[in-house]
Amino acid sequence: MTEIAAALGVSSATVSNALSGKGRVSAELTAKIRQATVDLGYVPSQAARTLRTGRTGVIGLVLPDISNPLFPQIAQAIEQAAAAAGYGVLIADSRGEIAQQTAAIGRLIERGVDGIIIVPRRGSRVGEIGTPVAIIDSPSTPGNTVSSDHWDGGVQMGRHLAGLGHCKVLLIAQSSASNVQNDRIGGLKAGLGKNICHETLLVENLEAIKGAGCALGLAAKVADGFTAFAAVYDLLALRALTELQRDGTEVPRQASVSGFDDLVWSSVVTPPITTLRQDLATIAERAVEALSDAITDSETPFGGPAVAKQSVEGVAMTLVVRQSTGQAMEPVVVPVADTREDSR
Amino acid sequence: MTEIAAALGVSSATVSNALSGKGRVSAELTAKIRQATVDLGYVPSQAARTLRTGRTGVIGLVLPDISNPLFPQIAQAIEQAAAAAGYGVLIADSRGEIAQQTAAIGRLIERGVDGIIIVPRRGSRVGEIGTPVAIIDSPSTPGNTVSSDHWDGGVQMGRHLAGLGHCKVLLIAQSSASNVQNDRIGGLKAGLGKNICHETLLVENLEAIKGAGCALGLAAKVADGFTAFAAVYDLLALRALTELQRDGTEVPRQASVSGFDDLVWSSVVTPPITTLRQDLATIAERAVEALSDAITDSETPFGGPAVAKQSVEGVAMTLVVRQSTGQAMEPVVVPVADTREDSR
DNA sequence: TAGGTTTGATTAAACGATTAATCACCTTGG
DNA sequence: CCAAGGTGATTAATCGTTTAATCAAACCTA
Repeated sequence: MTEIAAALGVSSATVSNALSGKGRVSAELTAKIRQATVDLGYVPSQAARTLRTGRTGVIGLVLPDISNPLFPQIAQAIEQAAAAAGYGVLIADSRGEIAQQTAAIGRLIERGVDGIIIVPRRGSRVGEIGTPVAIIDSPSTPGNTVSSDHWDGGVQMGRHLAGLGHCKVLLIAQSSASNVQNDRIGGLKAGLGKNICHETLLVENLEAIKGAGCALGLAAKVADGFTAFAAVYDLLALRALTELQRDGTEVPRQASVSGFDDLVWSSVVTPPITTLRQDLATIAERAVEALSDAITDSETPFGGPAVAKQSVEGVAMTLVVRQSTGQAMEPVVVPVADTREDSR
Repeated sequence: MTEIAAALGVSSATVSNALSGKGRVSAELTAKIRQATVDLGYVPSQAARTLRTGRTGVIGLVLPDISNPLFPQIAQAIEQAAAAAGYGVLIADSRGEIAQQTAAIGRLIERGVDGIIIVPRRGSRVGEIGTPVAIIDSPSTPGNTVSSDHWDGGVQMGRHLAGLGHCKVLLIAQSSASNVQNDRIGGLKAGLGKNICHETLLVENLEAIKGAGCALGLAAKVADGFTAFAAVYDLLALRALTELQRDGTEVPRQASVSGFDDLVWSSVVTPPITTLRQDLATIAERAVEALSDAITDSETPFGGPAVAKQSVEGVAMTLVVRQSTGQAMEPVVVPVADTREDSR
């Protein structure tokens, strides 16, 4: 910057003013400075700016449950939104452990991030950390900043399955400690309505007994009359789909399978999985915006390290209908003396 | 730091020296300073340090092909290795497009990263960018810093399948422009040996004709005598597995399926997929180490913006045998007049 | 004891931007 | 013709750390 100033015979303060548009600089001089900027290939020193202003222009992204296959999409969306808002994104992984999560946050703070976006590990709460924070979890989580409307997503899927004529539906979840999963399950039940019989399978419980990666025993459920299997996320849907197929159940003719999140593979398996897609771009935008506001607030005297304010409503999810769900099989007609029940 | 100096009645330079261990400071004073450090909750200002030293302690991570489901694992591994080496990790996404890749790298440089780790999009080359760079691709890529020994992985899988008695194997790849995929295919062929019949299916070509997500037509291949399907990464393996199962082929009794990378879902589908796991922790460690060296070198006069030096050999992959591969089916014996061909 | 070396600490100048305070000059109204 | 106000630019301090240069005192050696 000093170089530019010297080259044009002005002071460095003028250059700074011209580029930031803050002080009073004539239009022509501003233009000349702009030109010199590109001619000399000027790149502002973030470090100096940070030292002076106290802001790094970097936000941290904490994803405790990094094995979450949704990670790429979230990271991508956040990075885009942050870049658009002029922020860089520093990642922090905590390998799932709560203690490491704290350590990861500590590393971010030492690096001087202006704020942090956290996608909490299921069931964990985020304590006060002295830095602006935005949380992406579920609308029912206290302190949640923004998230998908998981409940409504469940409702959509419930209605979809109901509309296909399914009367006995198995809801498959992993853990009862997850707000997101609970929301989805709740929505599913609401969407199915009270005339449809449903049952919930908690894989967590099953695995506690039969070991991780055990069979879900879905063939038995099919024999028991279940015609639809609504999983709470695509990984479980995939598990259900492959188990059903291996055991000779035709999907979707004999059983429908659905998931949540529209992960990469959901569209390439056979049959492709009907699922709900999150609008992560919007979520990321809102999270970054809310965090940005919180950062600004926290700088006003007595604003304090604010937590980003909550969005009132969740971001809508969109139903993606593929071939893993279909019309419910005609229930096996128990031969009763009723001739009006024709073949079909 | 000034505060600490004032509190102890020494100069700030002494504090700096004591903490960095560089100058000459008496042991007792150093101890007192250390104590004051924790008492006052001193956190060094990265910004000031950066301004003075020109190093940010942050490296950039560029993953152009972010849809790559291996992303979480790579990001996690790099973050861990970087944190251990005292670096932070700034991510940059480029939505696949080459132009955006350049833009993303530009953003990183503006933020002042000390170096960049790139996992290149298949088939793309990384140009000179004036900053130390480490590349993770495949041993056969020029300029590659470190990567798995994909070829050897292929060999391992090839031998595994050969050992199970498979005589007609379909190799499934996505693109012929990927060095990684080519290495794996080459290794597979070598591992199978020349007595085993194999054929390569390029999904890219198939989709150019039949559209993305089309059926691979594996049932026909099974009818044609193929008993094993070796995909070049797990997503393709999953696609193959589900297609086979949907069409009523029993895996692994009638056909074996294998993949690469051991992605999250590979172990939970039914049957779980036999695959090769990359040692990403080691790769990340070496990449960070090499990059760190390159950063140091680039600071010596005339060291220039060095590219991290290459590791001589790739990092070994480990074969994870699960239930998707099994003994080859006895080929249907064509009834010829040869009685010595006994039943078995 | 003078001269040289070692030890422990200080001084002061950077690094590159931002910004409040100041200044010189010009315009304009009374 | 002078005071008031506006405009365009400069001055200089500041952010917190590192580090080369310097310095004073103590220690050693001949």
